[in-house]
Amino acid sequence: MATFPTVTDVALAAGVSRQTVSNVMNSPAIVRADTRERVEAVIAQLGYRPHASARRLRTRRSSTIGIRLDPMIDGISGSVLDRFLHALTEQADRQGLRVLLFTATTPEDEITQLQRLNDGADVDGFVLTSTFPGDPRTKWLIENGISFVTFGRPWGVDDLDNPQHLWVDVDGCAGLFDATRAQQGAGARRIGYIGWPSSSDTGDDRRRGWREAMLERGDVTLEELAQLEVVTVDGVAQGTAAMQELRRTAGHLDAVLCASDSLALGAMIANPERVPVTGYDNTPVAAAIGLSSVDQCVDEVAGGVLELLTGEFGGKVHGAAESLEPRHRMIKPRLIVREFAAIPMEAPAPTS
Amino acid sequence: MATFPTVTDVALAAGVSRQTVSNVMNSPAIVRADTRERVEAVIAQLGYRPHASARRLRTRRSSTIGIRLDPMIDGISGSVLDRFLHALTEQADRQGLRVLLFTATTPEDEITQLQRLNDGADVDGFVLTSTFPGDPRTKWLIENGISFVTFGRPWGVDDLDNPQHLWVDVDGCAGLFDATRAQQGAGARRIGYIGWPSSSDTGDDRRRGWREAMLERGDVTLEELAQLEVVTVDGVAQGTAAMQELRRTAGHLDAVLCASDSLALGAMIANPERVPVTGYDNTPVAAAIGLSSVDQCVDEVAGGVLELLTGEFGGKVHGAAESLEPRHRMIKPRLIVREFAAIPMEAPAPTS
DNA sequence: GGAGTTTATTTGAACGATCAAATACTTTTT
DNA sequence: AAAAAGTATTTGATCGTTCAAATAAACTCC
Repeated sequence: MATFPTVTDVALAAGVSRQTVSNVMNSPAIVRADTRERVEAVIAQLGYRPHASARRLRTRRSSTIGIRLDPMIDGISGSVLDRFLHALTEQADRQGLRVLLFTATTPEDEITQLQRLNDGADVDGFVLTSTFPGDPRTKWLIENGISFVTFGRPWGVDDLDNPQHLWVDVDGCAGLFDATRAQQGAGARRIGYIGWPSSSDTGDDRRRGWREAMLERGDVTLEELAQLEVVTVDGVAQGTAAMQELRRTAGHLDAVLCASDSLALGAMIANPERVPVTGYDNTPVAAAIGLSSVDQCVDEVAGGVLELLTGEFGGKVHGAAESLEPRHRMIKPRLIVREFAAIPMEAPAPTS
Repeated sequence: MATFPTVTDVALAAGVSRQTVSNVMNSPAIVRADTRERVEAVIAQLGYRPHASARRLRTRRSSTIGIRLDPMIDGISGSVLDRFLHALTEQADRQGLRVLLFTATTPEDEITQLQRLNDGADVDGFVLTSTFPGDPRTKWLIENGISFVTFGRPWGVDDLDNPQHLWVDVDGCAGLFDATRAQQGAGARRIGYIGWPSSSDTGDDRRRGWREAMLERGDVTLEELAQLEVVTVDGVAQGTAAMQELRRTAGHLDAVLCASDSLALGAMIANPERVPVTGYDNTPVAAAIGLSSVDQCVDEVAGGVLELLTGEFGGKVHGAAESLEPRHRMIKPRLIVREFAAIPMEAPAPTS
């Protein structure tokens, strides 16, 4: 394997100095046009590529962001994080940033990893996913003055506009509000909701969207609303059970909304009347079986994360307290409407 | 943020030279025990971490492997690659290796990215996924003497034992053979197969497993076998259609095997007789709805990839032609048997 | 046209680690 | 006990880049 040309080689060949070559790459504006063109020609001709590690050593920045690859917690909806990861990698690349993965089993273990990557100057900052109330990771990162942005709002904080750290999140409330409105627009009045127990902040947020849209319209009373709701933990089987319960207790249903695609898939299985079911996350499964679903718009989330990480704040809140620039991005999800033509649920053959 | 200690700081504090500190980290064996302990204590006390980029600059190796994050081609089975990625990251970490992501839209684009990462000394080697016959990427990597291992055997090469490059793959043929045998063991004789068109090498491989197991047992004639097979492109709706066709043309069925979980999910939808359906990939969807499925054992694949990348060959075939060490790993997949209790497919209500 | 100002380019040093070669310290051998 | 051999540690140079300061070149202006 041939050895690679260095700045010095380029400089020699172009008849300029190392630094001029460096300037052509990093601040082209300060190099005279004809010099620049000459250098660029040589760069192209020699196939010169800057040595990333040398640059990092000198600039003391790695142009790399670290992100933990979550173990697949929930199977079906796990793909949301994967899509996010993909979007992040792609958009980071456009800005010359790299994405470095790591894994960890516990938050404490993760902090060890964060420290390792940070101390080794492997990364400039982190993206945190799956945050939770009282998350020790955010605390640690803030204390150590390390740049990071979370995908997930800081739960339990009153003033979202003045948070301890930068964040991007998806407005689940608005998503379910829209989903409810869409069904109402199609004539539905009694719209059921299969959601998560209220220990889940994310779940509460989504639930609120449904409730608000229902109450604003006034199609149902508060008591009726309570009957239209079933609470369960996530899962396909749970969705099926919840749907069965809903059909028993709620009476007639015009539509059903679910807090996840897993629940929605389960609900579809116990849905002989073909009541429109809407899921959440817009997973491949929803696409495959023709479920309407609320899409989290991971592209926009990824864009927001990078903006906050590389923008004015540089991934930190500290030291920019007086700025008017918002310190978060609340992404509005998008409802994907599908006809469930794809699921020609057949009748079982008569028992022999 | 406090500035990090360097080797020099540690050396000063421990009363030794830089190089001794370096030796303690990289070749502890050559340092006298008492000196080593003293240095180690100082390292721990100062919280010293080697600067990754500086080390890379000097050693000309990055301890990082690059892998392309595929766009989700097939939604449902996409999770296999994600699980592989997770396993790879985890196992790489144990060996002090990092995983760096990149994206690319076309093979040509990908080659550009490979070159960038290699030239910039960002990575020591690559893991290639989703290889295909005549893949220009493997050709380019071989020509440029770059270390890599593919997840996927080199299709179209006669002698798998003496390949152009290192590879790891899953024995789809064995997987379907086992799945067929399992059904036969449960008394099934007429076992249908929903597979992919024979333009797909992977598909042919899986299909062969089913055929061989069927023919070996001699439960069906060649003509019957042909009737028990339906060919279609991948997808849930396609699986449903294929199942319907199979039920029309094949007559009685004891079981159905599918080339993917997508097809299997589709098949389940048109399966009122509750014929046992087996999928492939063991995706979260299969787990959720209680489908038997062939698991690709991505952990073992990841282990094999790392072995080949860091082992004797160092990710290259060239220059080790006479070695007896095998240059590939063929992973035997594992059949996951499930009862499909989770899918209580209900009858539609009588039409009103 | 020369002093002053701006713009363009070059030079030496540094980032933090490891390599290769040199030196200091131990142990063995005769 | 001195020489030889082996082990442990140190020193100077280097990886490829960019920073900071110095120099050179090009304009401005009266």
